[in-house]
Amino acid sequence: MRMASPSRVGDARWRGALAVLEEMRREPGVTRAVVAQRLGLSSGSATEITARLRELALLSEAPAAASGRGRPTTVLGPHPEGPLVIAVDLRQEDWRCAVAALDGRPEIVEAGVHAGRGPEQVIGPIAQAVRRVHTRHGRRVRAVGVAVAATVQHGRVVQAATLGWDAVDLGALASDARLPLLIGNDATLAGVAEAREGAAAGAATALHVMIEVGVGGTLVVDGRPVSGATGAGGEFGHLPLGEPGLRCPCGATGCWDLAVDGRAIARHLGEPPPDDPRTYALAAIARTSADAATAAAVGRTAGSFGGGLAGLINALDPDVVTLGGLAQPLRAAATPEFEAALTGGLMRFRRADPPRVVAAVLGQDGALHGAALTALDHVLTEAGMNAWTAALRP
Amino acid sequence: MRMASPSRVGDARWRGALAVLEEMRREPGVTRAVVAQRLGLSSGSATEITARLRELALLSEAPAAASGRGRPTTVLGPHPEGPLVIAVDLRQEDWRCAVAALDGRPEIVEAGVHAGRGPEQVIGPIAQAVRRVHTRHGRRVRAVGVAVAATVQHGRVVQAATLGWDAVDLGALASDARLPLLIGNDATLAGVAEAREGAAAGAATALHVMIEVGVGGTLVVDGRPVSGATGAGGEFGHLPLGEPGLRCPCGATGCWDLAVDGRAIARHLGEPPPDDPRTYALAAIARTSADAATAAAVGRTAGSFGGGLAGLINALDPDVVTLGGLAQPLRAAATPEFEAALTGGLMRFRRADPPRVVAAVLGQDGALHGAALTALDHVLTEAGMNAWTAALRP
DNA sequence: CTGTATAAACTCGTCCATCGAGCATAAAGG
DNA sequence: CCTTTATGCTCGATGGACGAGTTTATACAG
Repeated sequence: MRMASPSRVGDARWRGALAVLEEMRREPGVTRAVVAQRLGLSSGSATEITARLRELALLSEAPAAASGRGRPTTVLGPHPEGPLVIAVDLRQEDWRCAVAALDGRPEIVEAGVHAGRGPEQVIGPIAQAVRRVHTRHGRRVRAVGVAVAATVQHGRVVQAATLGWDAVDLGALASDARLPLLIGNDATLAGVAEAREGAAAGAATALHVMIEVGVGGTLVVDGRPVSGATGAGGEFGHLPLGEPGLRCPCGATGCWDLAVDGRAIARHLGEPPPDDPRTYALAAIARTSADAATAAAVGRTAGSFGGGLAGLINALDPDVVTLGGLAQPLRAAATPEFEAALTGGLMRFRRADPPRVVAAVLGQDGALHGAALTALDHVLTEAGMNAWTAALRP
Repeated sequence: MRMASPSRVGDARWRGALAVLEEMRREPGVTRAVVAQRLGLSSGSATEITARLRELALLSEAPAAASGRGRPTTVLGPHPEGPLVIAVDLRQEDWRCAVAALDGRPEIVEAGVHAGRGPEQVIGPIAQAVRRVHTRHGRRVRAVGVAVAATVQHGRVVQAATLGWDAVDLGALASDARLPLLIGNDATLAGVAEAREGAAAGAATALHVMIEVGVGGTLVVDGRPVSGATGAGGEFGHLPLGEPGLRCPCGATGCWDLAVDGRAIARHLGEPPPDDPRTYALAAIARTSADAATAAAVGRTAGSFGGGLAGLINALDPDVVTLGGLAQPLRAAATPEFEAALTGGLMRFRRADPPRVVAAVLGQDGALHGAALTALDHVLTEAGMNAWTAALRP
């Protein structure tokens, strides 16, 4: 018998196997032959690794559709009895709970609406949903990933302005103490999902920027979010890129937040701050073609967005920028203003080859996907694999 | 015989050995026993690995000073015939060329002044210096790291405003085609050095901010700079955190650059832009105690710096911020204004536990250290080790 | 000065993921 | 039906790491 030891240099037991599983989840439906070729595995190693993974219920192989001569290969997929993760997306007005296998496609199994209620009344039902899913699948469930529209530090929610909550303990969502709970900001996790399997797939450095109420986002390098020391990185909305002196609810002044969302549009129109800036912004964007004053206000807001974004591009130098939430509608509603501000704000040497700025493609599901991905990251480690094999043979 | 193959999954030949070398260079003078304990190596593995590394001239062992009972261990150090890297620091007015062994301490061996000359006349002498060092040490030299006060994209200098140069090809510095050449921005490399062995040593996420003419810097995560897609990340000075509308030589407007260096101080004093903003700023800082108008101008500049820095902290969430170049003198000259702007610009939830903001400790040598570190990173890889063993046995 | 305690190095048999060469196999094409 | 081709499978070899047992170099106690 061998003791589990934390950071062995030489414990290469899972190296090849994890590489194969990573390939499988990065591209569900790859064939064994392609994976072996990409990883530089000999066919003997591929045979041994896949056999071991099948034995451990981590992988299933199905005959691949023949394409040309030669012995047909197999397509790799998650095992029907393999590990699962639970992904939860807790949004401003509702929540969703999904299950994902190792290929990382979350399948929504429960959902609910909670608009306006306090944390106790919201967390309870979600925890019950998680517990139901956990009970249904038993030990197959290995981790819970949670995306929440809130600021997260050290894995805890420290403030949730859009939800109207203060610091909240989401520990109850782990269903029982043994399930790892991975909590992340929704914009961060959506950025991770876009960078890995969305509009920025393949980019080594992707910047995701999302407007809802204020601006969130994240820089994603090699599939991992640059989340800083406490995990609260990506609060681009609280760079003072907005109107100097304007007081932000966050406590600072001049925040970019105030210059790019519905509050900015209302201010430019001389109206009071809207209760729901998101809905207000959508309504304003919808009537730009009919109303010149609104079009001007939206244009000015889009300009603030483009100018700040150019600064972020100067500072962070991404390959691709993905726009989530209202960012894409805002750009689309005032393309000339946005583009002028963006190009004008870029350093000259960047203008020849600026990064692509594209709409996010995962839409409302980005954060949920990201939660599943993060939970899977936790499972697909040496420690996670050891835990899984231990769970298989009790 | 074995072919070098690019990305073998299973080629774990160098895993343990590289881990030991990393420990040695992170903390020159560690003992073998401590390294083995940290890496979780059995004493047998430690014996085998160190023997192999000594045999390959990668490591030397010397008896450690005895401390208490028990068989004395050995201290690990670079081998006297082991691999070397050349580090070059090309600054605004002069350059330095250093040699470093695997412990990463650059020793300056040549230097020169070039103020005001064109690239051809500057690169030639540096290339000759590199060639002399290369000739002296022969195959022991494995790579050249270059820190340059310029914007670097894809390993090439694309603009060097402070040097008064346009895009320049530094390829000649590699001495001969077989030496890998690693070119980096000086502020970025200084940040790497501060994060690994300077004021931010030990921090997982460190932000380095350096004022000279404008602002440069880098975010360093786990010892690696977040340099973006093209390597030009860290241009924080071209976030529009400055005065809106003010035109920057970079082509954009409102750049932070213009609000924090000597140009800002001059502007606040109603003077024309100085030819040498660095010297101007130093002079102004020196006379703040005597001249109230200058003190006010410096204070306003320090406030712009503190406010922008707070935004960067909000967005990037570092553990530690290191201040390089004029940043520390500026802060010291107007601490109340700086601190007020910094604290006022932080999001409220960050104020309870803000990151430490400390002076860089490597001073003028930061970039040179960073260049050596980067070159060593290139050597201390599987490929670098294979090349070294190939060079040993011709 | 000698014996004991202690910590670390060394020895050696074992393990195991991977390699690589050769063989077996399942299609497509003639 | 036989050949071609790409792939999977088998099996001995390799080599880094492990771990238990042994040796060695020092400090300390008497």
